[in-house]
Amino acid sequence: MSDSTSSPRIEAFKAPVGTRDVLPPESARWQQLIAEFAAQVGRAGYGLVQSPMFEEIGVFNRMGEGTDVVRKEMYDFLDKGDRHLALRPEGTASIARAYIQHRPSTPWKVWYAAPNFRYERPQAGRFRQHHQLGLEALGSLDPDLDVEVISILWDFYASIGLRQVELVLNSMGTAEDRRRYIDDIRSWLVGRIGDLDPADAEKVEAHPMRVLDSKRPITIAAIADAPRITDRLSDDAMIRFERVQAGLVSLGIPFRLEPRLVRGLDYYTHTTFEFVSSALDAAQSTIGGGGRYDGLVESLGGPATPGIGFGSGIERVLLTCDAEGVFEADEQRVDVYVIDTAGGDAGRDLSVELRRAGIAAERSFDGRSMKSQMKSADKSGAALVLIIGGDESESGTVTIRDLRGDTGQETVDRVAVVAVVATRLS
RNA sequence: GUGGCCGUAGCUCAGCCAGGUUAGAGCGCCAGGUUGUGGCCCUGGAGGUCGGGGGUUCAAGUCCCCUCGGCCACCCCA
Repeated sequence: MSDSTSSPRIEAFKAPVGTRDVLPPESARWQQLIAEFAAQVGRAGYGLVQSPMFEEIGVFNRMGEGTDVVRKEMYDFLDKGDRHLALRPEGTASIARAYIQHRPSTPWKVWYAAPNFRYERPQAGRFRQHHQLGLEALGSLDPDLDVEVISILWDFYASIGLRQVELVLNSMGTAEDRRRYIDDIRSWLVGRIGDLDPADAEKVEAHPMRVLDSKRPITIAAIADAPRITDRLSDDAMIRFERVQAGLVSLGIPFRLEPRLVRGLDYYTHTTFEFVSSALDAAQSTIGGGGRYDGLVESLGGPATPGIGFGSGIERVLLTCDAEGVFEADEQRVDVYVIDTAGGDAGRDLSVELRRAGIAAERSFDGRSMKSQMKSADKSGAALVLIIGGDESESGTVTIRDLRGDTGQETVDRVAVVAVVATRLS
């Protein structure tokens, strides 16, 4: 505004829309959350899988040609070799592809903590890059595996302190049951299309099941006595669904049957479930969900292989933790803080020696004053501060000061410091 | 993709409605408070493209338009 001679303004870069940086101290919660999850699934025999963040787009198309995730939310692109690739929008398809490629022995039980990408408008609890903790078990039809998978997620939420979480359960039946039901519900809806909210009426032809979990009051009223999939299950599917429920009851895991639970991915069969938080007043209250996908592996060109798994959004879980006031991050703190006002040689070397001995040690840089370094020491959370001033430097000693108690100070020989500190910390 | 609200120091915000000297506060950061000692307190300091661009005006952080971004909702999902 002042003149036109100033150099051109460079707009500072920002993280892309819908993405964000997770920085300390928030990142410490992420570490803890993932570590807790890893520990729990590890106990149940699940191993970590690291798969690519992008795949050939066909891997993901099997989620359902009609789903929004495939139709309009995929980050797809052509690479320099004209391959049509897509950033992974969800975890299961990648795992299924890896299973087909490597043919591990079954049951193949794996977990992941990885980013997913969907091109959506961000809002509370929704990002273009979000992260999921997930788990998949391939190669077994046993409904007790469904119970295992659901119980793991239930116990995980409990272990991090969440209490206001509800498990919602449904069965889609076999692929055949599902197909038949889709036809049934479509013709039922077509007969009442005028009673539906117009926005839902549009879905009847292509995706009749989506109408079932509509949030629009008009539609909800209109479909109150629509046929339920759980009334249409084949005997086999019904027996399995009952076995799943019995298992959950036996383990003391409460759940609510919701015949209208329709998950957004087309590959689900039999057991489907969601974990919903009542502590979240945001529009996105589902913190985790999953189900069986007995036809997915085959549809990706693999051998007929059943599978079940879940994904749970790290951001949403943490949001829920905030809402419930649980799972606070431990503050990162060191054991000792090294202060050197005598040139820095001793401070430089001692801090490394301490770390080599397994002691967490921090220090200042840039030759700050004693007072400044003491302030930093206090903020670091260190229990002890090791001071090397002029006196200590000359006499080859280090002064150890207790910052948290009233032990006072002691001055010890430089060569003995690490051992003395180790003892005092234990 | 549609709609609502909002963009002023690192953070949280005041100032805008009724345009007018060098744009403020708190917190944070840095440095001091007699030269070797933290937390509390006091003093001082650094730090601002008032999101960006254009327009109206003698004059724009304040008014208008566009644009980008953020938040929230729809849609959909973790």
